[in-house]
Amino acid sequence: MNYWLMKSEPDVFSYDDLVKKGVAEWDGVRNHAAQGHMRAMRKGDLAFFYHSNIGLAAVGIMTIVEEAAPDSTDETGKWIAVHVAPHEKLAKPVTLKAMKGDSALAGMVMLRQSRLSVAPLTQEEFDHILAMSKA
DNA sequence: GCCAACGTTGGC
DNA sequence: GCCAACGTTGGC
Repeated sequence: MNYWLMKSEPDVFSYDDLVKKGVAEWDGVRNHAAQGHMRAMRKGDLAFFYHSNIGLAAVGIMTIVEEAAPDSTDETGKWIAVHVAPHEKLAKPVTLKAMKGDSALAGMVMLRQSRLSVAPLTQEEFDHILAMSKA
């Protein structure tokens, strides 16, 4: 089981939109590093849904329901996407500010590389953020 | 609205 | 193959 963090601008696609939709293709990722992470995703992996630009917080958890397949929004055939479904809404959003201020998360890939839209988390980081959402 | 970080493109 | 120019992302 692997853990991830995936970013979306909530005015384009929010966690609530995903809840309404049920299952969604996580498309439009056009960055090789992020693509590599999506290729490594396995069915059942868990990922935080992070709202970028507006909100700046992890707001929910989703589960990978379909592994890498051609991105339906891509006409070149070069890019892949995964399918995700909502798993659990966080009791309290965990803000970027809170994550940055927590020494337990100092090594987080997303904090070190803010532009990366799909980033891996260690199990410890995942558990820690989940605990923060319940505190 | 600005800026830093980073990826991509194109000239050489 | 290098590097300057430019575009995009995302935080502030």
